[in-house]
Amino acid sequence: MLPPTPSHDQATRLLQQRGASITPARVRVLQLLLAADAAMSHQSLQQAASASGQPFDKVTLYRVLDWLVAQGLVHSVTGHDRVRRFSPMHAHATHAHFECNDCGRLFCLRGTLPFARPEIPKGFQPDRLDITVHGRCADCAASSH
Amino acid sequence: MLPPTPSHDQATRLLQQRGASITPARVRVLQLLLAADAAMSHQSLQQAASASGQPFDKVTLYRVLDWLVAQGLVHSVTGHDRVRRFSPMHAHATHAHFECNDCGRLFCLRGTLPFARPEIPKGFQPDRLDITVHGRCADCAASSH
DNA sequence: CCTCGAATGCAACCAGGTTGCGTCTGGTGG
DNA sequence: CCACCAGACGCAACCTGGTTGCATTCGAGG
Repeated sequence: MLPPTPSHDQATRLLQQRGASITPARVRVLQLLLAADAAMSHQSLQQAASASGQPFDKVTLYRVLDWLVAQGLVHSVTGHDRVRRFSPMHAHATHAHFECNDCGRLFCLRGTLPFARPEIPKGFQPDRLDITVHGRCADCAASSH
Repeated sequence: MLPPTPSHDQATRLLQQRGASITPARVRVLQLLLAADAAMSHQSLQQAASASGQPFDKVTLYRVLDWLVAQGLVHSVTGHDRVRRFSPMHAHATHAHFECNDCGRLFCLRGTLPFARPEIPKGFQPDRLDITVHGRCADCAASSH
């Protein structure tokens, strides 16, 4: 069991603000996401959890993630490998992602962008803009040659 | 069997330019994609094919699509529903997509955007920029109320 | 301490996509 | 025009990320 750490407290606080049930699964998932430096897949979350001695049930994990997304605490992005990856929602308007062609990992890029909205056909209701840079991450670029 | 139509000719011509084997499956898939007004999923291609009386084998279809992507004739985008959708690659530098939150359909938006690249961390090698607008397409917006 | 709706865990299930392998065929050299 | 063969095709089995149904447990308000 993870002792009260800053990230544990932060996770708990975020959940309390929502007035939602504080369950161990929610706290742990949020904690892991807050501590990660890149978006985490379902699989990597399961591994991280079982590495620390208490595995999640996979269904619980899916449901916690769905719930966190619905609460707006976390957002999910589906990469080209068809795997969903999750990262905490930081309150910034539009932010870009970097998706690695080799390992598939997904990073959030800081820095707001001038968003010249593309022309939208009549009748379409735009809602949100996603910008993704594809390429190779530092690790993969370094390891290949 | 589809008679020689403009789209059939266009498809054949594109394949010939590549110096690749002209097989019926390739011609038909490319033809369907060229005729479509939105990106097509594997499923919708299969349906379109069997509606016209000669269904594709699903594996063949996957392989044809992979091949077309590898040839640079077609590009694929994975939506939030984890389904890949394919559309012919028109030779324009950067182009944006519109993904419908409701029906999941994906449209190509015309109009190039002058875009300031977001800051990329050290060591990362950017390659391509994807811009996707999320929202509701005209059909879904109209049908809901 | 009790109660109840919400959260959890298990097992079975589903869909998109992939692999292995034997058969067929487009296109080329003879 | 024919024979040949790499590459394309078709079938079946398989893999993986994700979902559903249902019985059990738990958090938190009374």
